[in-house]
Amino acid sequence: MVKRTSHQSADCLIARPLDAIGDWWSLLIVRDAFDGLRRFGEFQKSLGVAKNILSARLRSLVAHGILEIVPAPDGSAHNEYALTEKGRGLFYVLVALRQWGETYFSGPGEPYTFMVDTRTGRPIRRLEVHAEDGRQLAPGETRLADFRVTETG
Amino acid sequence: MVKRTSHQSADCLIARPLDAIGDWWSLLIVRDAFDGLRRFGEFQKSLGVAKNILSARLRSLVAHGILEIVPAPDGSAHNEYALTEKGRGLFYVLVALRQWGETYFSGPGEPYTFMVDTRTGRPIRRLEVHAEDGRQLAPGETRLADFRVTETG
DNA sequence: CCGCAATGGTTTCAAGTTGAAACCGAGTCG
DNA sequence: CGACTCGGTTTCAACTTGAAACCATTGCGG
Repeated sequence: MVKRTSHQSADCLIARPLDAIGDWWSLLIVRDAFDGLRRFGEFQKSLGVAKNILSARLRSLVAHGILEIVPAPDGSAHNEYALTEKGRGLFYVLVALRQWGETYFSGPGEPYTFMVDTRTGRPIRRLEVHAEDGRQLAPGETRLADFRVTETG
Repeated sequence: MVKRTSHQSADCLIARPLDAIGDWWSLLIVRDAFDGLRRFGEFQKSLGVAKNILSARLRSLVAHGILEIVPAPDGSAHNEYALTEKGRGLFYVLVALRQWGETYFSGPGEPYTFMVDTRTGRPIRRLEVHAEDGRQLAPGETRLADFRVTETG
């Protein structure tokens, strides 16, 4: 985990989310949660991660409000881990990461998968960044502004 | 760094990008690179990270083709680190992360910043996931399909 | 030319983190 | 009862991290 960094750059709105997520394992857990996994054993089998690590990550994700513990739907003793609203907000991060992966990491002969619209089975569009007026923006066409931006519109 | 995981879940297109990025510091370096930082000292000052760590992360990012070393534009001896095309592809990941951060981590009284369109100074739109036909898709409306998806269109 | 500061790192080493494996307790099935 | 599964926790060696010290090169004033 990244240490408590009060000296972090002014842009905490990247650093703090990263800190809340925790580490790569955590993000893979979240991805699996989007895929419908809910139980300790399911995550462990899917990720192949050591049980102590999984345990710690789940606890951290719950502590950060990304997952929540819910009782098992079948009334049995174990409980399950479900995405909260906040956790579901990470969907766009995962989509972005996956599209980047599709572009740069899918070699030929690999078990290639991609995201599709459940309803039609057709691939989804690439993410785009749009201005308020709908123009598509390239990386260089945005900047950070602070709250008291002069409303020049 | 995440260890070499051949047992990783079938969906390597999340895990491999994460592995390539390296760790949180690396992503903060990339963010700073988008903000125009290019020199070792600039990154170090911005992030407050130990020099050995920064050095290792820069090397890793270069090795993964996310940054590249370019000679200093002023002809001096030091060289600079610039985003490659692949590195610029991480823009969407950062935007997604930042919008998530804006939603869940910006408390009142914080030095709040957000992304704006450079041309107009107006905030950018939120990311959306769209189907091929343009419909907006919520997290639950997508799934992963493998390459040999039956083209039912 | 010499000294000195700044830049861009590398080395060292203590402290913290990770993860494989062993262990444990509760429930469940036969 | 006895074995087995599930969902963890504990243990401990190995690895990683990061603060500080160190080092090499460049730039610059005198």
